Amino acid sequence: MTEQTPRWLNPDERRVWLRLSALMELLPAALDAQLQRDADLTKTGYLTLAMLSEEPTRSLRMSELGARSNASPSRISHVVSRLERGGWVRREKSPDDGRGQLAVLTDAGWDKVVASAPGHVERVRQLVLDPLEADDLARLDAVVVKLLDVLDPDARFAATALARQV
Amino acid sequence: MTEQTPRWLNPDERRVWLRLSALMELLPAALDAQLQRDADLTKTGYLTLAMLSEEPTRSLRMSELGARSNASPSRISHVVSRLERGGWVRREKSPDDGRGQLAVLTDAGWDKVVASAPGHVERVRQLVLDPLEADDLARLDAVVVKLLDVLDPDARFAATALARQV
DNA sequence: CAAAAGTAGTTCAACGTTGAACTATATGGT
DNA sequence: ACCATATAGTTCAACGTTGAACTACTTTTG
Repeated sequence: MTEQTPRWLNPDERRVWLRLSALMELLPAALDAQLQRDADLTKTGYLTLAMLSEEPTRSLRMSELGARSNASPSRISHVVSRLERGGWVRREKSPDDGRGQLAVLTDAGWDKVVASAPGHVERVRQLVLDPLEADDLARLDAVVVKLLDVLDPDARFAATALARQV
Repeated sequence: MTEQTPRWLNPDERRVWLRLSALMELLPAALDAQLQRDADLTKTGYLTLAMLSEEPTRSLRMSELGARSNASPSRISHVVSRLERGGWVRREKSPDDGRGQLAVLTDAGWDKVVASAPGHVERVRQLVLDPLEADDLARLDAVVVKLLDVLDPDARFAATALARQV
């Protein structure tokens, strides 16, 4: 029999939850602020460029790009449009599938990633990697894997699939 | 001497970081979706009502409310305006400080929290508390405390101050 | 091979957030 | 007391995201 009446949070749970809520608000905001200021890019915009830059072909289907950038179809479409306006990305029809679109990183887009990556990576180090011991990092990773497993049971997002392979 | 050239992420770091990025995208989105659907509230809107409901006076200064809801002054002002429009909160002049405003939870607002809390708490359990062992939770907490310490060194937000007391 | 169902991606309007500029009040130094 | 500075909160316009509705193409099924 599952417990039907909602179980309230005990003080320990409440504390963890409030802290985690704060983290989920503050960490993305801090990273967005850095990228906005230094590169005029959103976190998702940056990640999108980064993901494209790691492909041998420097291109990816919209849906795959969304999966890697943690973005819904609607969102990735907007993000790519914005990047396209900036000249960092262009769209191409997919050769295999008439419905499909390819997002292709332009040369300017490549330069953009190269230019903005160091500053962003440095900020990620400052805020996340450096404050944690190797142990902490491993534990955090294990916890995050468990949470992603529940959040994204069908592994629609690349990070969840990654979690299951490794 | 600090390392000046930007240090790139090694594969382990990259993996943790990509997973954490996905978590920071997916978890807030999942909770926002639940609150939006079931209570027509944002995560911050809910948290704002919840924080007020825990005060003996059912009221809080705008700035303190922002600190507890992880919201900037601008944001908390908008959030309270929206809640005010819904009739869940009203504004009062602060008696002590002519610049100050008090956000006061109305009776309807109280009922609103009471009505929406169980569903939200249940979702938090499903997505965060239940998938983790007690050990995991303690480790996660320790890590989050360290990260908040860096993100919010002056403890402007209540969760960071909480992290330092306990 | 036709009809139905599914998949890929885009567009729309509504909404919430952002950072900057601004108003009003309070505090500290001389 | 006075002026400069700091603090509290709001408003504005610009922007990014959301979910629903929609178009176009593809796959499945009978």
